[in-house]
Amino acid sequence: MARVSPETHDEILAAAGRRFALTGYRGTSLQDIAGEVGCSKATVLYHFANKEAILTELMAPAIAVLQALDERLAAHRGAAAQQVAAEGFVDLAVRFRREIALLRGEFPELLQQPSFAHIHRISERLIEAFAGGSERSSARIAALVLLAGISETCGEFADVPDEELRSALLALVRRALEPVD
Amino acid sequence: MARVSPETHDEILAAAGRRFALTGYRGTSLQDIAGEVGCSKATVLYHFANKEAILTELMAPAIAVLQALDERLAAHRGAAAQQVAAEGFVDLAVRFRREIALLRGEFPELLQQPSFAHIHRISERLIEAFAGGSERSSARIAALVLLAGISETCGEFADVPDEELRSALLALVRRALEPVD
DNA sequence: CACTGATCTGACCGATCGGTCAGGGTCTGA
DNA sequence: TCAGACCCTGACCGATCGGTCAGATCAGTG
Repeated sequence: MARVSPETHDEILAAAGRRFALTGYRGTSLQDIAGEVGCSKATVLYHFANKEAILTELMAPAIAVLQALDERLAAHRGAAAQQVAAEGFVDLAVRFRREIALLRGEFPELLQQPSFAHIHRISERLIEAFAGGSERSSARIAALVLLAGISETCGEFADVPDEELRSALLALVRRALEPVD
Repeated sequence: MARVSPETHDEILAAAGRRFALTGYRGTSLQDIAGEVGCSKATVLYHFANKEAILTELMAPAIAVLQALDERLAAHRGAAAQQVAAEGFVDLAVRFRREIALLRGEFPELLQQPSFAHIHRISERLIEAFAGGSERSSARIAALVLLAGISETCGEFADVPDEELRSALLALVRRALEPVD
């Protein structure tokens, strides 16, 4: 064999993205990925330190945007924060709906892992912003349902045009969130 | 040892419920359950045909209520169906939020399994009812986000009183769903 | 030519999984 | 007393997982 192609790294990444999207992170084995690329499992682990490193690299762009949103969010309060969070999160979900779909149902476990630890703090801030800073349980419930619902489903809408999905989600969020006092 | 207790069946079921709620269905091994009960893994498999049978028995009450809702739903259309679905699903989510939490992130795989196949059809009808029978993509998007969001999060609100959670979710759903033309 | 470093692989490892099985203890009723 | 039903277990199985490693192959370089 000996393919000697420096693009193998990217091929593996693309194949992993496809497989993860189909069967989830845990549901995809290194052998699956290797099979899709047409190389051996050992080759996959030659290009990536371990399985998690593949996921980390795949999610990097989305996480960068999420962190940028978090920083913008830190500068706002109340109704302003709610609006920034709504627009920012919907935009994120639409743009990276394929990447987010990879994680469907694996958020709880993955968020425990050290390399995703900071995501937990960011999601806390998102919830608070969605809730309009309110301590009322009904506000927090609405915030959590919307954030989780969008995260879990946005991958389903691969064939909906970006702009159509964005406006539908934004309209939904604006109807659904409790107005800030 | 030889505990010779006919209640072992129920002990296993309770222990499995606790473990599944903590670490999910796939994330819980038969050994984990056995360890929590204080018996051997072989004992677990003496009382249950296989791992899936434990889950099936655990979910039976919730599934029965879901099926009843589906039948009620079959008799309604448009706005009436939307209202029946909203009240019925919220009630289901609140009453069985512990059971639903067991499945967090495992809906996709589990729905593929034969013993849960009919759930897929039921969820289709729920989505259609939530969307008010509309074909507009924005209506279906809102329906899916709400259903998935509530399913994924209701387990988080174990310490919120039933009535408070019910009214919060119902208010959210009524705000969020598009009104039927 | 020899050497080097990058790429790739088959064979292998330990761990864990769900599940099977033969057999041993205990209780009950004839 | 004893057969048999019931309950339980340790030992074991095949499969699969993520990951390691020594070595084969190749391109470039001096």
